[in-house]
Amino acid sequence: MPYGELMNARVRSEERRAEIVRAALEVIAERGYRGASLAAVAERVGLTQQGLLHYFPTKDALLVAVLTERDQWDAVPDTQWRVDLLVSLVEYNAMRPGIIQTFSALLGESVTEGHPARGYFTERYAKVRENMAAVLRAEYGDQLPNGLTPERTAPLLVAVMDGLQYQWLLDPESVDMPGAFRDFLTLLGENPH
Amino acid sequence: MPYGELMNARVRSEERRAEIVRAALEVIAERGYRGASLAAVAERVGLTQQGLLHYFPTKDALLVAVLTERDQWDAVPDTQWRVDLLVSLVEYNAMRPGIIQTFSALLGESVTEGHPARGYFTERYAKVRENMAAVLRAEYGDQLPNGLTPERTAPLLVAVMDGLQYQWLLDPESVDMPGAFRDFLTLLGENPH
DNA sequence: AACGAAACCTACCGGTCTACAGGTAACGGG
DNA sequence: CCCGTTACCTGTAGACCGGTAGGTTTCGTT
Repeated sequence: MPYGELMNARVRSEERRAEIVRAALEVIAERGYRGASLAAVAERVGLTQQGLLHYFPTKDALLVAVLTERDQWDAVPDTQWRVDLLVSLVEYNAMRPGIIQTFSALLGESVTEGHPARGYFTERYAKVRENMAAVLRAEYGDQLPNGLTPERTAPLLVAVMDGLQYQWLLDPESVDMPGAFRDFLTLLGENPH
Repeated sequence: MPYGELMNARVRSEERRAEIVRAALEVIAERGYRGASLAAVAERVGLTQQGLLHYFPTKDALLVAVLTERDQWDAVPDTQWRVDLLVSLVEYNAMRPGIIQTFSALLGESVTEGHPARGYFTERYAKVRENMAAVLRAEYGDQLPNGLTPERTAPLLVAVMDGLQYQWLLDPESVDMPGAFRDFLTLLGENPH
């Protein structure tokens, strides 16, 4: 362990937390949030359930960490999103079923009453819709080739991405997620640029 | 109870089962399948948890009953689906959040490993995609105005319906589900009929 | 070398969950 | 009127759950 001695406690603690969050992502993908037990997450990082609670005092605290990690993940630094980057994103997602499964499961759960991720997803989708509207406006201007505005098209764009994910997760052989997404983009009309 | 005396045991049993399934739909909408306890469903129909198990011997059996009820529900008798009927369906759904919430929650859970509804949804989506392709073909012929085939458009249609449901459930005020769906249909091109 | 904090652990509590076992009361057909 | 079936009930097993209490070891700092 050449780096071990150089690490201070602070860094090691952060790494442990990141490890736990990663394990939590996996377990949530497999069993959902309600079905994910702290013990199962702990076991995956070689801890007891109580040892895990030392890092995250409650189950909800762990979920919060999972959600904020995701926020950092898909916040593309500086660069503005473009439509062709969305295609790349979908292609990238199609190679990482785990992450998609985690957040598809969480999204499904979040519509139930009192779910701890509900507020997160509500706010997130509001932001994402705004973001997508801006992307579309940058690409097409105030009016899409088919006559719709970016604001009215954005929810459709988001819906297609999410909906395709469910179909693809359930039956990857039958659904070409990136291909279908490109099909949707052609539906929006020819890029004027 | 004028009809009470005319009812035989068979009919009364069927009614009780239907009552239970209805209650299960509600509880699943509120807490998801994993979060829905037999006791909560039982209480809603005035039974003990063990009394409920008399009608459905396991929790999975109850889920199966819920899923088959849904199949009967959206099997439109005889009449072939048409695109304008889809709009009506979405409008109708927008007035019944409960049902949407139940099956959105179930869909989300179903992508997790070993979920008892996974097979159901996989098969269901295969059928629905076929169905939608047929609807599109009846409406537009072998090629949509934008050049896509019905088979390639069907997954998009399904994805939009599902994806919009999640956005709408999370924030009904911000998302006009039927309006957005109509927007999507205009994206498909003008109806040649 | 001493000390205080961080990083775990064991033990345990109260609750909830599905399911099984077995009992009883009502009921309807012969 | 009897008798088998249906429709429940109580009791309980067995398992997991999140969380608390409190201990002990490890380790960096002084």
